[in-house]
Amino acid sequence: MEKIKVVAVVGPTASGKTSLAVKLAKLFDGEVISADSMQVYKGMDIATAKPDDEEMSGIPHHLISIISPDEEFSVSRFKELATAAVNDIVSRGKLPIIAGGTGLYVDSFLGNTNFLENTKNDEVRLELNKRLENEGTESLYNELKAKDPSAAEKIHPNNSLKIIRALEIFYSSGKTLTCQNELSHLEESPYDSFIIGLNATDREILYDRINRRVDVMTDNGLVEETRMFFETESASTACQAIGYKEMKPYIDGLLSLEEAKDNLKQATRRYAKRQLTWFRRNEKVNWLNIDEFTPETLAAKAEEMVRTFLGK
RNA sequence: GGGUGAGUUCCCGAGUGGCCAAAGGGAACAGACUGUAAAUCUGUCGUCAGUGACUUCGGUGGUUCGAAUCCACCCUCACCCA
Repeated sequence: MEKIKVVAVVGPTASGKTSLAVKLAKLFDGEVISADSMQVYKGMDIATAKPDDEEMSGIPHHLISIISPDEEFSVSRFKELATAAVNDIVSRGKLPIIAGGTGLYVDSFLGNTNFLENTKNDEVRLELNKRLENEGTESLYNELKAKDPSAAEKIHPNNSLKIIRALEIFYSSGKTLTCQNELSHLEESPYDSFIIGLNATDREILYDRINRRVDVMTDNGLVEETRMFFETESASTACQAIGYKEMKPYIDGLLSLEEAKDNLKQATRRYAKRQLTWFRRNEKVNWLNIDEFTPETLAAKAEEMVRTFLGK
């Protein structure tokens, strides 16, 4: 069976993924699918630097602002929605272009990771979290060693989040994480992907862009958006978004605006670094250094690469 | 002008004679990552050489077998009195 051709633009935050994806979409009659764990949420526009109408310039964008911040979101749900979006785009004869910085989402989609049913169970997780508090991490880790030794070997004894997830899988589905991992890649991916990665020759160049972006965010009303976000407090995944938790101390009068902004910049820089760590290990990524191009020549270079990939 | 307190490795900050290249935290750098992933976690972190050596704890000098730790003077900062 012929594989579906998909282009992906990945890289750290503030590297210009959106802009490049839109240009490619225009050149190749494509549509953009955002692979971003926070842009899926409605209302969180400034903090997550969602593209505005001008940036999208008429190109349809999928999986942005699709759920409420009090809803949970996850990789498996992303994979489902992205699959539907790609099928839809392809059925209309257009080119799907994935653009995003959430490495796990991109990889799970392109690699066609199959997530088992019934491995998520809030009650089980709640119970495990209680036990974590009462018994400590080591006790749960030992339990995991007994139930799923091979998973325990790969998870660090301090990583309580992952220990709990592995146990959650076991207690809610009866299968081990190891087993789920084995079953997750039985089917070959239906996608033939071409991945462009954006980076900079010097980390400082990227960090400068991040710093400036935060300044723009605050000018655009990040503080107000933060206020609104905390008015409807929830404990969902949306709370993890970088931006609100850093601005909160300013709103509460604990830090000056400058201090809060500095914290936000730093958190964003660290995030960008983690993103790079993720994407750098993927040998399929074709890296382009943004500082070696102008926006125009970058797009031209990417166009050339995609053209070769598509065989046009 | 007088008094008190403080100056520690990129930053914060412990250390008050040997167990100190110096706790802890942060930053930075490197890494892991299968349903919370903008999350979570790990490693390195004075210099050089692969068991060791060398240079550090405001400055200079001193006491001592031995000092970041004690003494003297000096410099800087903070607060208080004037």
